[in-house]
Amino acid sequence: MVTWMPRKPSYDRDALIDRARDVFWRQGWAGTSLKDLERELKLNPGSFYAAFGSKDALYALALQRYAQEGVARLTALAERLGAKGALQEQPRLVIEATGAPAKACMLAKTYAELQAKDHELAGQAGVHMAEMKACFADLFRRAQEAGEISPDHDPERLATRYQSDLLGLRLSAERSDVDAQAVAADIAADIDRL
Amino acid sequence: MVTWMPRKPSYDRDALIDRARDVFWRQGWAGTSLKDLERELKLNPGSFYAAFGSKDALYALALQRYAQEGVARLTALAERLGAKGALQEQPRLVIEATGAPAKACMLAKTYAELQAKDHELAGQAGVHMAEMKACFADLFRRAQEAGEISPDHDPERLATRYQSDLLGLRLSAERSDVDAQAVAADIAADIDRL
DNA sequence: TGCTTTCTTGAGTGATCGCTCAAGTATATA
DNA sequence: TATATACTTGAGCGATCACTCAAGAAAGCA
Repeated sequence: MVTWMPRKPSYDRDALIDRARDVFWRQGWAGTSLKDLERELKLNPGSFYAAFGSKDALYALALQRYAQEGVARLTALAERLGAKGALQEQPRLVIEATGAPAKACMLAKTYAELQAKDHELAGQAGVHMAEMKACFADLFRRAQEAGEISPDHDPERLATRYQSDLLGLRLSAERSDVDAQAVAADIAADIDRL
Repeated sequence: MVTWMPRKPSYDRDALIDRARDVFWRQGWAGTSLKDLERELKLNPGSFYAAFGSKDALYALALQRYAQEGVARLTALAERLGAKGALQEQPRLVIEATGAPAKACMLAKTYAELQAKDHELAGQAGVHMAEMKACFADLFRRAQEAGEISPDHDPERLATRYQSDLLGLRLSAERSDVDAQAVAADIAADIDRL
């Protein structure tokens, strides 16, 4: 049997997913049209559907990548600063993020936009947020084990509150009338009181 | 000069704005079609446009009403419980809100959805959020004057952090894997430490 | 009752939506 | 070079978008 390998795609699929994530992150699901994606990815409709199948499938890939990178960044931060240090640095980092297309969390935006319609992408965003919450809980647990914070609090509860605070912070950071750095500092300071 | 008063609208415009607010609050701007509104308000396209002019104009009215009622509810709460009591009760109230179509704040959802497109409605939502923040700051100021909390903190900064926390709480309350009541209790407990 | 005015109805507007597919182009193997 | 295979192109699909408007129904005043 002869194998034919006649032609490769001219695009870098991985880079396209990154760019799609940025567009979706900024503009949301309904706010991003196929025209937008074709222009941003420099792909004609035929190539787009050959590569990704549908707008929703690409959105799911973008969500997945967003979540993966979030976990990876947090893990790397904890390796550098320790558990408590990472939890305190994370608020500052997420609102700086000069390269990011938005301050608000893409998972939260997706969930807020699509949950009312029981869209599958909202469910996926919810799963990714739960994974993130588990990461936070793990860091609080490790901070307790390291003696960096008091062992008196439930790490799951701390993680829930912490994630909620981060979501609020990142949404607030989109506003021009809010001093997000002050909020981030206050969130970090709260961890010193544990 | 003779005045003709030949016919009144068969609908209650005020009630329609309330219902429109609920639909927009739940489904967002792009997520709500004219078909949705016609069905929900029981209005044909002609009547709809005679009454409100455009989808965006009705959305603006809905936002305005949402914000007005939010301020009114908070003001009434402060009259009943005092400034500090209102700030502590508000988190619990917003996530209970059994009649509401969603837990998340409509202003925040609107802002998050439309800010990237520089849509005018995002600007209006931002103004309403700023008004709300000013309400919170006023309550913190009054709580300080009443000796209910320490005068050492800047009420503007307290309000900014508090509003950010509320936004996060209300977003978190949409999730099934989050104990929003615990988060609300923690936010209220934070005020006792001031 | 008849007239004037407004409200209601719903078919229909052009534009845009996500998406398809037949035709053309490019590339690695024989 | 010839051929088989995959990728690229872009016109165009039916559906839906926000919205319009001409025609008919309803209500107050004479």
